[in-house]
Amino acid sequence: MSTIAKALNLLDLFTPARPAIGLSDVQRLAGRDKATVHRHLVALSDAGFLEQDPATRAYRLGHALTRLAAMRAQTVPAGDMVSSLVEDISRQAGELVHLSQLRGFDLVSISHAEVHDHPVRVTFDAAGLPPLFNTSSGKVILAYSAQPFVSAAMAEHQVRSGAPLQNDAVLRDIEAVRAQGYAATRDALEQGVSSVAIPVFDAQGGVMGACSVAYPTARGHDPKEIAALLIARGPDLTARLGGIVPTAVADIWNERHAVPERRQP
Amino acid sequence: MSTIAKALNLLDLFTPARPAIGLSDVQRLAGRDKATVHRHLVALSDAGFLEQDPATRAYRLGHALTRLAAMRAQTVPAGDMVSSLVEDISRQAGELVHLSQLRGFDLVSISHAEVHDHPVRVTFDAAGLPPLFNTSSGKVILAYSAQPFVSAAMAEHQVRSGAPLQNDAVLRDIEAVRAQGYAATRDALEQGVSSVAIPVFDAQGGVMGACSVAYPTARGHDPKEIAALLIARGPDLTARLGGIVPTAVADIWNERHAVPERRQP
DNA sequence: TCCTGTCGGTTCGACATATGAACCGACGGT
DNA sequence: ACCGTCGGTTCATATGTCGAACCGACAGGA
Repeated sequence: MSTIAKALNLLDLFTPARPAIGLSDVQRLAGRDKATVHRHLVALSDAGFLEQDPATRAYRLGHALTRLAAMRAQTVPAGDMVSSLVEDISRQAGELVHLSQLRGFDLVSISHAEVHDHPVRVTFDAAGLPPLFNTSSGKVILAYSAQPFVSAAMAEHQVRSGAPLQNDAVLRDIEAVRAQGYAATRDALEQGVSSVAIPVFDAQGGVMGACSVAYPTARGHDPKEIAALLIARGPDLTARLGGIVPTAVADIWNERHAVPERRQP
Repeated sequence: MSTIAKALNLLDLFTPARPAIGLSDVQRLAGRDKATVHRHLVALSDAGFLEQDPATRAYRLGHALTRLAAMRAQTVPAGDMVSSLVEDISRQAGELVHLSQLRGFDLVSISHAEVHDHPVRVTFDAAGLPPLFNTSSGKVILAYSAQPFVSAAMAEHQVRSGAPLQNDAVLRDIEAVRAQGYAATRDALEQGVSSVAIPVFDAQGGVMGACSVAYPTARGHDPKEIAALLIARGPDLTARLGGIVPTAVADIWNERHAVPERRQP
């Protein structure tokens, strides 16, 4: 392992729960010699990747990260930031995966991945804007949106489609979605097509978009398994777009879909 | 220079104008041996600080930066991110410096630095919310805000203060501010107090707040010199808060306040 | 088709650089 | 005064880095 890797791995010790770490703690957590760790910390600090809290002398993430991340956000297309993850999910699920962002009352596509090894599959139409209702992506976005936005979206939908919505049913529906951390539909927008979606969050912890798996209902997937697949990648998806998963959602994702721990005998 | 510093310095080669760089270009720009540069690039890529464009094989900033910057934004108070810069400016100017953020129609304080070596100076009152009008911070924020916001802010101000605004004068004023890249007031909000302010921008390039220097008018500072001080730190201030200076503003700052280049004889 | 230049990437001996046990003074608790 | 721990430093050692040379692939140009 190169010196560079050793130093950069130190940055991974910093988590939301442990945002500042002293020299001795870093040494323990990294399992390396204190002198080495110290030199690495100094080098990282000199480059602006870490800084020392003037009061406690503890190290925390530095301002260079902010600058470089802003540059990346500016220059790298959003699709490229998540395409590898979207492709991973698609490969695991063996179905169409689609990540879209909320823009006004519409969903615009950021990235998608198709599969080629099934004769029957759902195909992706990049031109069409999927609606906010009757899709798993839309439901999951509404579920994590503020109430006024939901009302406005319902009004807008009625104006556009002419068809009235069962307001109560919709509200109960998204309430259930919020409680389970993902949304699933079966033959909703199109006969014979099912889908499962999880939310993606922005830097303020607000819902920004959704990542969905769509598959022919006839394939007989268990929506829970598809959801587990998505949820396993959920934190990473949000992180790569510069967002933060709200702790409430993170808790639901962990407790409901984690690999069960072995109980004490 | 440590290996770590050498590797991390490679990241500074990436700029908005040059977002992706091939191995040979990195080698030339860094002035190092190709093998060394290559190992460093690989190490940085392994840690997620760089990634390779699958098509061109060129390196660009990686997803780990996004993740770590989001963590820093979440855990480090906004004030800490800029306090050292604000203190630098205060030391250079020898006056009160104040960085505030727009929240609705109010300015809330993020960070400030006072000086202690003048018997007469402007003091900072952390409790009071400075208004959007009749302050340099407010003017510079309005100057870079969208027109509907300016109208709404003017309406709100009239409701709050009861005093009518000279709408035309205000609009001409902020137009001038936009043209010169900073705002200056003299005996505006308080008799005997002058101030100069520059805007601070968010990740989308929209104005997010302002950084101002306030001083007793009697000190006889040249507002242009104070502005030059602020403008020199402007890009860094915005960068540390995760923002992007719009190119239009960056151009004004460069052309109007840069050290003049020597003409060809 | 061959020649040439450049691309990204690799090899290996020489050697510069990172390593870690031991140590330092400061601090806080007892 | 003692003890444990803190952040940080020293120096002989050996490990990982360095860089000239090299590789195959590719793109023009003649």
